[in-house]
Amino acid sequence: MSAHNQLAIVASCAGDPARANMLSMLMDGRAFTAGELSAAAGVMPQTASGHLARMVDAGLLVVAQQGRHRYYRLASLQVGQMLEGMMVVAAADPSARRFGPRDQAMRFARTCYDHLAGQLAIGIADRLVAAGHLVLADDGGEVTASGRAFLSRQGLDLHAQPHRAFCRPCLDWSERRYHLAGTLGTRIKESFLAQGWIVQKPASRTVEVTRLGRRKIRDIYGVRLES
Amino acid sequence: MSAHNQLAIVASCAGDPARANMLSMLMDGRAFTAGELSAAAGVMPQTASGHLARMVDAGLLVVAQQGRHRYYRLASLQVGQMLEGMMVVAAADPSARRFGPRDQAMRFARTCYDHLAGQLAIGIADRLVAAGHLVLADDGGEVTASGRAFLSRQGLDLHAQPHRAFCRPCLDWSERRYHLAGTLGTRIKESFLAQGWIVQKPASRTVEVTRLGRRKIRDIYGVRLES
DNA sequence: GGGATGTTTCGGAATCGGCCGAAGCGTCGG
DNA sequence: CCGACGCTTCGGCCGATTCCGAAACATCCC
Repeated sequence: MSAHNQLAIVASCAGDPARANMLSMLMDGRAFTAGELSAAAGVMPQTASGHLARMVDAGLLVVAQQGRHRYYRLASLQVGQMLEGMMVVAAADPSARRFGPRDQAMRFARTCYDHLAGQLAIGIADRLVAAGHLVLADDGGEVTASGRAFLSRQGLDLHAQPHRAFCRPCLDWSERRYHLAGTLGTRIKESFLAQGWIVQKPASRTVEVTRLGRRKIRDIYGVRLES
Repeated sequence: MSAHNQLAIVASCAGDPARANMLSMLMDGRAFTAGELSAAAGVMPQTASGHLARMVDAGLLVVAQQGRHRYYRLASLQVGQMLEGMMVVAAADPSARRFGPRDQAMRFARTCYDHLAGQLAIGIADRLVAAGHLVLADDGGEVTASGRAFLSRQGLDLHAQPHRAFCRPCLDWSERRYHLAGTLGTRIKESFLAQGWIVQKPASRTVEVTRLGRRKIRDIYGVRLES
């Protein structure tokens, strides 16, 4: 009944392979149907249903009914951040440094709750830091004056949201380096999507960079994307 | 074998009540012996031993032998941040807003890996902000000129550490508000400890404010501590 | 050396939790 | 109205995990 007990309840939700797979898929912030999540977890629908109910009960997920579909998504930004933190620790284990081909596309570019991650996001963060537009330390980040000027020239809305870090470093689990999160990270992702530089794959967190995106990201951010 | 699977392994470590209790205790960054952790978890030593071995294996804990004692502590700052994120989510569940008397002392004052948390830490952060010594925005924190003068008068070392934010807001899971983290947060905790204003309870994250500490914190920081 | 203490390993019992088959409920389309 | 579809609930099986008693190992103190 104490707070510690509640910690165990929350943690055990992510502590099962089927649920971990579902949570991984939901980490991009989108909502998925029970059927999609059941396929991603590799279990029968009735098994997935039980898992999903449990996660809703623990406060990790919320559900919205739409016709005969039920859409599940992460309950809050905090849940996404919790999962990010867990991915960082999980990927740090040297005994698990094996990545299959399925992971390769995800290592290249993916969404991380509400911002971009993978080599694409790290490239952008690196260039912004190198250009003096950004400072990313281990537990905090900051946009410089030149950074504000540069980013607003790209048409990005630089207004902070209440109760939300504007510029936050997020340790990339696949690359073990920092990329950009927080409100600014969200704005960049939204801007890339809106301009057609990237497209989200229908049932995965993987992101595909379009031909236009490749050119623009190279010209504006100086990031050269291979493969 | 994929990264998702590793997530489940890490998460399941915290997903057992006994292990969750141990991790909660270890969250203040100190090292504890297997015996202390077994008592905190409420299980027999031989049971705790198995749990601890499993967490070391998963990369959450590291162990150091000292004589006939074995001291366990969190393996990295990232593990602490992961647990902090899990506590935020766990405490957010409205169905678990019940706090027993044991939690009351922890809500009042405790350590959060390397800085102070709870009502004490929030009171100090509030007063520093109100006095214009500190700006704690959602996009990070900053110490003002008057703040630097004030804090150095208190004998605090204001030199920044490389790769570490100097002043960072940290969401308090028990109060749902920001307190002070980063290098400055660490310095304040160290200073309070060194001056005998607070003492760490031997086997818990709870911090006790001494009579001297109560007076000093009231006189210098203007925080009136009840209870 | 001998006894006490702290910690780990082993083995067996009980329990917990995941999984799927079968069945029930609501929604959509014709 | 009927069948198809998506999802959930129920019941039983089974493997995994937790727990502790007993015993072994290491270290400290006398």
